Amino acid sequence: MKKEKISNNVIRRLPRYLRRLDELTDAGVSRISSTELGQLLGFTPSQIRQDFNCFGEFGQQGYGYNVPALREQIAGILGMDRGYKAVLIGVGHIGRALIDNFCFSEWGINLVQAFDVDTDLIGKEFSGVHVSSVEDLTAYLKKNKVDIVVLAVPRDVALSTAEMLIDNGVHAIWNFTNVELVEPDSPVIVENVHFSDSLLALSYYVSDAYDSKKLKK
Amino acid sequence: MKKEKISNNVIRRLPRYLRRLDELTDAGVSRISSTELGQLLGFTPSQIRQDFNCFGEFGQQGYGYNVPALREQIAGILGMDRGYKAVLIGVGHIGRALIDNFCFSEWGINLVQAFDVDTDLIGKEFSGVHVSSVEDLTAYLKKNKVDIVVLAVPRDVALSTAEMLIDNGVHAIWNFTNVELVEPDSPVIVENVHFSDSLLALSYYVSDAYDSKKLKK
DNA sequence: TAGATTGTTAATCGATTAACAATC
DNA sequence: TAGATTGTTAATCGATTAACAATC
Repeated sequence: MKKEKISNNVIRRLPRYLRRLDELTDAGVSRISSTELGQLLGFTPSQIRQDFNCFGEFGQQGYGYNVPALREQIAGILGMDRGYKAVLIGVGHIGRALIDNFCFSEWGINLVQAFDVDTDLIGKEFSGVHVSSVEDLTAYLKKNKVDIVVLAVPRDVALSTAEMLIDNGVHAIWNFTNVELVEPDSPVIVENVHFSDSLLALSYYVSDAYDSKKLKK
Repeated sequence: MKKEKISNNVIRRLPRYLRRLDELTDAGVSRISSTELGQLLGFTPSQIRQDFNCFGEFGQQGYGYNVPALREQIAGILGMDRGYKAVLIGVGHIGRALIDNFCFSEWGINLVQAFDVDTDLIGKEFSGVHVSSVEDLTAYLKKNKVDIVVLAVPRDVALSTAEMLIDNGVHAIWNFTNVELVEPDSPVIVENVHFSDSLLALSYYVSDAYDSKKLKK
């Protein structure tokens, strides 16, 4: 695997490749060219070949790419085969949605435990995931290696919870709180799922379409 | 407001400006320079001035930017003052999380109704949002102008539901299904909240940090 | 071998950063 | 007026696209 700095744009495209390749595998397609894959994704063939070449030579001249093999390469690049352990903090609606409806294992992640403050939830189990008290979290983090913390707590405790986590050695947070958790230059890896940012971008594109008369009324 | 094509990168930064400006307003800060705002966001002052200049002249030489005024300008660009109406389809965990915990009105969006197939849910009301039967959806869309449909149905009905929506004149979808709803060149505006893409990007960054010894073990 | 398609270098395009004149 | 900071043009940097030799 080559090792120059991979651009953020490339990284964000990798999961999209992966999903398409999964679909193609399911559909029984075993071989694809950069041109065909590009048509499916709306990318140019050049871009696809450049993207893959960041990591190695996955294709074969005159043939194209082997779909399952390429899929495994990308899964490996994304770390899906590393068995990362995740814990969830905050078993509200979003937390429950993630536990019950989001298949962590499909993406190579092992959701091993959940934590909440609500005594009605503590001790319960959802989809095989046990809920413990957040009071036990510090001790848990000392004993167990956790690669990713999924943060789904209410807004008003988001920052204090994040600080506590970082103080206890957490270095990667999947953030659903809609709150900025760290300073721009923090070494902690925070992946934000900011619903509001997404909705506002959509609102802009809708406005733009109305204004340019692409949409009526 | 100027009207060349605004780049996607700029649009994605606007909600981040907005959130910071809200924080600054709450903190009673009424004036800020591009340098100071840049430090808060991790952007260069040049980038900030360039971004704003896509839309007009919001600052004042020698002074900087008026925080509340700038905030209103950006809110306007994002369409927050247009009173867009949204309906939600799928009142599962994610749907409930959105209804109960996500404040649509804070972002200028009016969530007027929800739809589901579950007869236990139909007729109920959550946080002031009434749940109707999806069977009534087509009729509803005919009678009422809906700007945005929030799609939070299970994966296996995602595509068929989207097709039905588009057939009934829906032109903007906020997509929580983790499924690709339209072809690359579709005129329908789809804003994806793909949890898996986000998690896989995080997984990559974690892997990269481990490999480059920025994180141990 | 001929055809196809990659891997990779070169060209282009766009986005970010720097610089500075305008001006509050 | 002097100092500060914008708005905007110019320079740089990086990402995308095009081209083509390598090769299966």
